[in-house]
Amino acid sequence: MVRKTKEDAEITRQRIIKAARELFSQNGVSKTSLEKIAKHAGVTRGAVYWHFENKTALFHIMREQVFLPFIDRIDDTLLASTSEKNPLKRIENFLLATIHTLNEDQATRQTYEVLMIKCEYVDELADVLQQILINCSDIVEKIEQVYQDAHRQHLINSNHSPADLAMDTHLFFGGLLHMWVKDIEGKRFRNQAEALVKTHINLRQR
Amino acid sequence: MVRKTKEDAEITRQRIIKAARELFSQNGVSKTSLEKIAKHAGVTRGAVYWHFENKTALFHIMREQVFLPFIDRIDDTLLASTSEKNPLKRIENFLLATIHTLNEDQATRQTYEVLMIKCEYVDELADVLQQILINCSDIVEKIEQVYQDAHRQHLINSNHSPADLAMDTHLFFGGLLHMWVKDIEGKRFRNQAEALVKTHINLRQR
DNA sequence: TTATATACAAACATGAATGTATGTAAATAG
DNA sequence: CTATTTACATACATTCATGTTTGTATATAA
Repeated sequence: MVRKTKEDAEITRQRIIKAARELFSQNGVSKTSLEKIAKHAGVTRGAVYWHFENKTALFHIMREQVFLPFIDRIDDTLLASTSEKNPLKRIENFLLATIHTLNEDQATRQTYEVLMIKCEYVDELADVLQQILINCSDIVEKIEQVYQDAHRQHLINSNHSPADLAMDTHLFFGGLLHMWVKDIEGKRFRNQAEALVKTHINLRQR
Repeated sequence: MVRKTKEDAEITRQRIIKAARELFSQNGVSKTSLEKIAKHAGVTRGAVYWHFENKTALFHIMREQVFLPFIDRIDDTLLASTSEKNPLKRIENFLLATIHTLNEDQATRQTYEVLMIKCEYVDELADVLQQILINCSDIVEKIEQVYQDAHRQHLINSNHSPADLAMDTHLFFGGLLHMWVKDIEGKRFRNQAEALVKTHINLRQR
């Protein structure tokens, strides 16, 4: 009926994304129709198809809205030695910050849920797996650098290579995040996630 | 057309399960219709509905076919000290055996793929998550026992509690399995999974 | 040997979901 | 001030999946 201004259009666009994220995390991607998304956002499917090619496009955008900022923040927490001198502490803080974001930011939490237990990586989404693998490799490399730093400062317990330590930490944290997401009631992992992180880092400490 | 004997019926039943598993792992649960499953198994939907209530039932049975035997085998590898005296080695062997099964047994591999990246845990499948959490807790407990044993034998590097070590190992392995499954081309994780396990265990060794 | 239950196939009915095409009023460009 | 986009809503066509019902030949039990 009423033609919107550019700013209004952007608002509806964001509302559609939000609606998609919420319904994805409630009912899963497959069982969420564009009709439902449209209704939840207070528009019709026409609006959805105007702003987005299809459901897959919405999925990708939802993912990017959380992961692009995340990638940007990595270097600050992990590599910037200005904030925290102790490299092991920097890794710990990085992991804790991620948990903290999950706890505080609903959009991030919902997106992680969708990505980990409420979508199927087939067909158009299959190549997201490759993306994930590449992202992980990047993170492992950065963690490795920090462990390298810790090694030089003789802060590390064992004589294992920084690469091994980094991969072990990454796998640990990946596992933790998966359990965190699955633990919807929060009584098994969500409440003790921080402690688990600290223990993990502590295992490396001299 | 031809009424089958009890044995024949069981064969078609198993063929339907196999067809479901294969199509689930190829195209995901949501995009696999009972029609496709029936055709892939060489029957009609009538047969599928005769043997199973619906797609969800098929999913649960597929899961059980892999997990019930798995749970049964845990105690043998992990707790039976007859085979391997060194507790740390027993944990290592347990993890390696799981990887080995994934490498060798197609049904297990397909089922893990479906469970981890090709289904959505919502509605009827939501409570599978609780099942998974409980299973994990059981496994962690058993690993803890073995670490306790290792601790008594002074085989362990750090002064951390067996419970902490067990949880850390479990999260590490959960993360590893997830990456293993996602690494379809096999060049990032699948080929070095065993080495990662050995490194992880090695980190605990005195 | 006959009645009944079994193991399906085939047909029916219904309900979504998707993509596209069309309509339209108002914003914006020139 | 007018032409053209823009930002949607509405309507249409098609496909597909599900669940149920009915039909039927044969194993099996009595």
